Amino acid sequence: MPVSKRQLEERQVRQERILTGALDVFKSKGLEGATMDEIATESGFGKATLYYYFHSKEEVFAAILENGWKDIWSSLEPVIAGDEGPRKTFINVLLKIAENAKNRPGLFEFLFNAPKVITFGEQPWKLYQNRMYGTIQGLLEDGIKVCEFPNINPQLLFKAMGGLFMGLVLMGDRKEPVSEKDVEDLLNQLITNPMQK
Amino acid sequence: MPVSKRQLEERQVRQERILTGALDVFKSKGLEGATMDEIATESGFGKATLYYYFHSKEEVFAAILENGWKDIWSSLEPVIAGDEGPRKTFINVLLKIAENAKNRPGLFEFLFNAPKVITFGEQPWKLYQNRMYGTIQGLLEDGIKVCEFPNINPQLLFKAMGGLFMGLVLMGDRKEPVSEKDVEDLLNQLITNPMQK
DNA sequence: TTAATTTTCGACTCATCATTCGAATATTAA
DNA sequence: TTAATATTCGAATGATGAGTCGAAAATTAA
Repeated sequence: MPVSKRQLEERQVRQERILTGALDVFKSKGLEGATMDEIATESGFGKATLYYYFHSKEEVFAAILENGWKDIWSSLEPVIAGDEGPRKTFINVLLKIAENAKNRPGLFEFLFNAPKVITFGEQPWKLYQNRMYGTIQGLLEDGIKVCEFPNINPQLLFKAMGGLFMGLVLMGDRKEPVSEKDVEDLLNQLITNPMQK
Repeated sequence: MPVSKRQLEERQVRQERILTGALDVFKSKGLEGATMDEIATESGFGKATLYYYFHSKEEVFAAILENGWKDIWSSLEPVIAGDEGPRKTFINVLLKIAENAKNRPGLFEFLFNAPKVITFGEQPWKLYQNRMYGTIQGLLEDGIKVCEFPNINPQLLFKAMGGLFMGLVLMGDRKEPVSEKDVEDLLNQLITNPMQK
């Protein structure tokens, strides 16, 4: 009998404490500026202890990404399940993502910027990321088909919407975060339904 | 008489050769993965020679950014000068930026991603960057005022358009770069003039 | 209580760079 | 041609930071 359930849970908690500390360091020092020493200090452990819980610095990165994407995807599932037609669902999905971004802005920024900078062999978070992108792409395709969106190449619309959304929640000096109402209004104004009027 | 004009020009050429090499290394190795040794090899000089032309690695980064932003701004000036009304000018500005992106994709990506990762004390390129952003912001404000754009908070519209554009030219697997026609069509579809119909 | 097992950590190793040195080579000016 | 100046570079230097070690402390099990 190697370990009790409580022991496993406590390990989990410690791992998450480390990940939280790591994310804080990334926020202040940037991805490459972050050192294991700082992460150790920030999370309240000795450096060697970090290596007791994670094999490498990369594994710490990967764990943050995987947890983050998994959480986002989980929060999206009910929205997608409550099937209200492509356009409405699409907007609800974006609003849900915006909610995620609002609650944990540091994490959100990390999720979307980190992969550009560092590339690992294993990318377990891609599973969830791809599910999300695939779903959104599907919504757009369906929406175009039933004329709830402008009749544009879906790939293009996907890129455009993706970028637009990133711009709203990530860009700028973050002085005044975008409100959900803003997002909703903007989407409704921009994605004018070409068949409706 | 310290140096002749030709000497100065040759220095300039060598500096640019170094910057080109540096950009190539950034493209393949990422910003932090790039070493001065590699930049030296890539650009065909000995490492120490790099330090004859630039004081530090940071200065190399900064020079790329400054030259790049300056070039973009220069290419924009005639478009802005040929004053055709906010909406048309805005679209032309985006098209011109897209043209820049198409001609030198590596540089373009660097210009927009690098600043997020590394922060220096001096940021001379911000001058040109701010001019560009300021101009675009102004176009949007004017365009909204004369009802050539949807009546949305200009800050918000700016963020949205900025993100949208980034999405179009930077995001994705870059398999099929977005054509100018695509950009134009998309903008015209999305930024529906609310007063016109 | 005692022996295993788990967890913790400061100090060390080792590799990787940015940056500097000092000497060599090339160019210019007289 | 010769002295000054400009350019080049390979080989040190030194700092930084990821990952390791071996021993201690804490916890659990018998």
